[in-house]
Amino acid sequence: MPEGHTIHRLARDQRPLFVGERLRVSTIMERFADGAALLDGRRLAAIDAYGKHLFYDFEDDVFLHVHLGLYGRVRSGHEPAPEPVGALRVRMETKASWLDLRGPAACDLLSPSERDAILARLGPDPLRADSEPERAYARIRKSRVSLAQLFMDQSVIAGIGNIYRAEILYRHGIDPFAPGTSLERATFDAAWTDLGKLMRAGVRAGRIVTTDPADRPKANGRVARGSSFYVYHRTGEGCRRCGAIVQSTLVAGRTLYWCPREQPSKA
DNA sequence: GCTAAATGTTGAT
DNA sequence: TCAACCTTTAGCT
Repeated sequence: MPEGHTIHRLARDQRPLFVGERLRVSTIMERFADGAALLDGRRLAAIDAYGKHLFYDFEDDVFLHVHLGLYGRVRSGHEPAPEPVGALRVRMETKASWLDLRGPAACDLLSPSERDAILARLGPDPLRADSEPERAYARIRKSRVSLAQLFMDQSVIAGIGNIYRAEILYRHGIDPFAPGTSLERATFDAAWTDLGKLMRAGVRAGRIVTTDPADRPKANGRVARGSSFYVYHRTGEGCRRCGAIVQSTLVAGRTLYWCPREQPSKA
């Protein structure tokens, strides 16, 4: 699930339930026992999302930092909370609501300066109003690394993941193997704006859909199963626009998907 | 029921 | 470049 849209959606949904409340915090995992004890009974001042990072800002300058990684999940609901089963890392509760966190890559207590250090290594986040896309373009334009890699790098663009990476490059006809130095300003600007739109739609829908209606099979208002993406996870299938066979290969340990005709190499 | 893969990152080699 | 980490699910049998 978790690209940036998931994280921002969690923050948005959790705020009205938990911010301003004094929380009961517990765990059934030894590794977070100390953390839970330290947080238990504290008031939560804010919940913030930056890229794929979630920060729970507790009183007295204690931040709970959560990164879902590949497997992390959050469930929440109205009390009573279900019987805890499996590896439940954190449960937070108010009188009315509960929230369970499982399988996160990161779940740590941080000081303000430790939190700032994490923020300092993140690029602009398309989902944040205060983001500065110029920073991303400056990084890309002076790098000879491939655009495929740059568009997954959290220090270049925070919150983008493998699906949005593949899909945004496709939507703008960008050759994923071209170096950062080759990306024209106008192409970047269009891709950035588009990425913001797609990710905001992802926050609203709770899932990623990058295909335009005209490129999807007809369905009554809904996005039909399996028609959400242009190239992601479509290796060997026909491109939705030109019919060319969608390709995939491993780039820096992650599978990159692209259409060789819509995203041609200029070299 | 089992295996592999997955929308991610870190740290060692 | 690769393994490790943590969990769920899809696709087999």
